[in-house]
Amino acid sequence: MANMSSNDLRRQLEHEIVLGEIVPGTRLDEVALTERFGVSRTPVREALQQLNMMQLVEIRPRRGAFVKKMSLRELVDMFEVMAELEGTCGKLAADRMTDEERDKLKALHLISEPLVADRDYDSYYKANVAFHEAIYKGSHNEFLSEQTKNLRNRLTPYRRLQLRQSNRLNNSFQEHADITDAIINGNKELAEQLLGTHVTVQQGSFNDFLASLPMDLIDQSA
Amino acid sequence: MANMSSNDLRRQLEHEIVLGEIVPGTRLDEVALTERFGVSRTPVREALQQLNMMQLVEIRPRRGAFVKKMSLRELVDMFEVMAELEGTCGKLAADRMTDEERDKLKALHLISEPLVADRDYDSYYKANVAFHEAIYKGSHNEFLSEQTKNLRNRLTPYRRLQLRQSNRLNNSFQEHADITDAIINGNKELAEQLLGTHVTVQQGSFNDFLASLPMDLIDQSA
DNA sequence: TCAATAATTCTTGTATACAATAATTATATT
DNA sequence: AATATAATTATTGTATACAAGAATTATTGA
Repeated sequence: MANMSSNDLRRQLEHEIVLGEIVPGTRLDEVALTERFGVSRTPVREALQQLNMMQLVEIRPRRGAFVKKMSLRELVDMFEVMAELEGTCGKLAADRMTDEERDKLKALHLISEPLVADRDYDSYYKANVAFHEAIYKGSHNEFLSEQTKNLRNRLTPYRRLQLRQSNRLNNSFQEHADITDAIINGNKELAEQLLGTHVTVQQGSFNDFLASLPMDLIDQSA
Repeated sequence: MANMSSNDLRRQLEHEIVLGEIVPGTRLDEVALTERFGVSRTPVREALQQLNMMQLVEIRPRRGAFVKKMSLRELVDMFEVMAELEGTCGKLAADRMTDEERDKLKALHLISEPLVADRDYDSYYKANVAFHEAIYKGSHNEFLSEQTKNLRNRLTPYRRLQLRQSNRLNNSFQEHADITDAIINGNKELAEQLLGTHVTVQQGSFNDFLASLPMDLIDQSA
């Protein structure tokens, strides 16, 4: 079946790690995975190597593969880069989006309006992802788009709880409204700035950000 | 020897690919690599999987592993992101560098002055890398620094010839002077802007950039 | 009973063996 | 002689076997 097993395995594990179904810190036992997926250790190990290169798992020699825990420092650094990349996507999208893409973005934004009213966190979460990915694509830079999506994925386990905070949902929606306007109007600088602060730590206090983090997922050693 | 063989292998191949010793498009034969490194196919394959995830090689199912050729489109996209990341590094470095780091940067810059006069391309190339990496580090964001370094590495095979163009060496040195000043003076915006254009395609004409590209390293199919 | 050490078991890392597909060469037909 | 097809070879993908080191359990001595 043409090397698909190791790739399929990787994709599946990637999915589960990103969605937090496999918690950071857990050990990925090779034989357990062979039994679960019904393959030999060879493709399992190849999948683990791939995840290792994606920085999703950490391979400690002779000890095994562990779902990577980020240190607080790493997280802050990654969020900072995320803010920059999102900002860049917004800047380019404001410049380059076709009229159809701008219409689509507006539509995607409006989808989430009732979800906010209903406090439907899960649906809002999905709509939020779609909204942001539309902006990535709108940059017309596939490499940037992929990089940004990747980084977003890696941060997902640490972000899921954030939206559930007090009135983060309302704020997020309002910010999306402003972002949408900026992009549609082709206001590069504003789109960049709004998206840069939208994702980031500075929005809301740093303490709120810390409070939202599930501390058991965090590498305390570093 | 604790899983080091596959990691060592990866590092060695990575090195050779980045430096252009293994040309984009060449097939990496598994048994040839086993003979060369004196190991079995298992660690060889694991190394290839890793390089695949790093986007340095492309694994075509049942056909083998090939050193990745970038399409022109991908290259342009990657250079655009590179410019943004460099700019961000510069912005943060101007803000966060310690006095020692600023002194060090100045010193690193001055090293290359005689190299320009001597037209010592290879030494200038190395000094240039050191200069830029000092800025990455100066951002005090290790994740950003690593990302930027990675991307720079991936673009290296397509950049080596650029410096050899007409008076690119002089221009580069002058740009470094301005960048150094901006960072030392803590001028965030200027540092960001200068570094953003320093790496990029817009600097010099796009035609010059195209002309500097070794077209046989480029994926013409995409 | 507890600590230290030895013996055992388990797990990873590497090599080899086998299966399936692609590439190549040989053969046959027009 | 040229092309199409069949046979052969080579190479990748997967499974298994073996070796070496870590973790665990058992044993011994105080």
